[in-house]
Amino acid sequence: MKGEQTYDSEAFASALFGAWRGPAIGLLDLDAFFASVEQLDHPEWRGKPVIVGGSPEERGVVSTASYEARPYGVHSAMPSAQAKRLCPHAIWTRGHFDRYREMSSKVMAILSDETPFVDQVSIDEAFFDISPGRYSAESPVEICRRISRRVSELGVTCSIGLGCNKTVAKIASERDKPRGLTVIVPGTEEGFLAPLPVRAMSGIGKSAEASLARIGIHTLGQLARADVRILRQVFGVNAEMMQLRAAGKEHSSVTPIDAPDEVKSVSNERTFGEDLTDRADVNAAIALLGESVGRRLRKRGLAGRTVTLKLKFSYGKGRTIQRKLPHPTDDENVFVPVAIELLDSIWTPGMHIRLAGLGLSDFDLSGGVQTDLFCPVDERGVQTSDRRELSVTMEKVREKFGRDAVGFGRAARFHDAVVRRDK
DNA sequence: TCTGGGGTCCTAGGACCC
DNA sequence: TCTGGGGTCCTAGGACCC
Repeated sequence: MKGEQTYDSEAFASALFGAWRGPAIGLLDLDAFFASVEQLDHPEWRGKPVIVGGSPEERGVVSTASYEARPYGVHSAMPSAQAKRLCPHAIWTRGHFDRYREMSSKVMAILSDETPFVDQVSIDEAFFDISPGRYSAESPVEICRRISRRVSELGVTCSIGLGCNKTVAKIASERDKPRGLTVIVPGTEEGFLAPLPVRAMSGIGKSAEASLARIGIHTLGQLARADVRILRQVFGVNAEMMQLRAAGKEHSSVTPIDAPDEVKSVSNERTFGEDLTDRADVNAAIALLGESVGRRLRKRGLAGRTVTLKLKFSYGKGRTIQRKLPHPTDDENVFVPVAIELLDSIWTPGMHIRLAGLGLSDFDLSGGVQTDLFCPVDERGVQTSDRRELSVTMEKVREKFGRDAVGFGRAARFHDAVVRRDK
């Protein structure tokens, strides 16, 4: 463990040696997670700048930069081409997501070993409730130190924020990275938050920041004291909640780990190395995305009723179009033609397509089985086609012989188009 | 230098029903 | 002849997060 930062060291001492009062919520954030796993798996990369992200030659962006790359100005979400210029000698990888998921579940297992109240928010972040008396009576600070040590033993490191609610814990975790533990002792959160820019609080992005600036609000302290009627213009019905959060007074609930959030949508999208202009290529791209979405749906036992087609054009603007189906489906042979029809409704020759995305959502199956003469449905009420069996078979072949073993003609054609165009 | 890919949630308007 | 209003579903778009 590196150091510990506290907002108020005297109060910190009493929290350490005395009793922690009220809720104790932690936020664990894995440091430069993807890059750290790569350095763990490639010892020769340790101590060197490593960038996980899309290719600088195409339209890639940086997903994670190791701490060695950050002094060059490289950070997440930066276009890869720019990162390459800032740090030409960086080691580049597209990433290994199965491996990241594996490491992530080991970390989550450590957390749930310490408390059953764990709320995973992403692959590299989780809230946990260690309020004394709720599960254990041990000092929350001690528990955090132990979590940090146990995570280090896996070969990656984390930063932890500890406070009375999620907002405070999250902001505290940002304070000291990497390998930090920042404790905001109960009773000191208002003073900790007040001087911070509004942007520090999650839920306030570029747009809300600009709207708040227009009414003279720049810090969380100002937000906490503002007239709630004026805040409604910015946050609508959430004004009271945002104000409560800015004041450090929100009451957070951390749900047990065995109540995972259900998935709401499954989608895939792809930005092309060069814009697609040929309608046949766009259709092929949609078919290929559909195969991937269908496979993921079947793997998770999900069937959706709403098909969403997403497009981005070369000039930057985007469009999404959705259509609700009479029955849920997990079969791309059913939903890809729908997506193609959606494309028909807006396609004009000469369009330059930079990105295409396809998603299924609305997974509620409670409607039960309905018979429909024109839409064959299975015993779950899921609409399928006679080609679904073929899709499933092809998946099995791919699992055995590799990704490129089989494919529809149109998918192969799309591959050709992309390979040709990506050159 | 030119901006990914995976998501969640909210809003607002129109259609439609009563 | 005039023409309300609430509720719900569907769709499109945008803000935000990691």
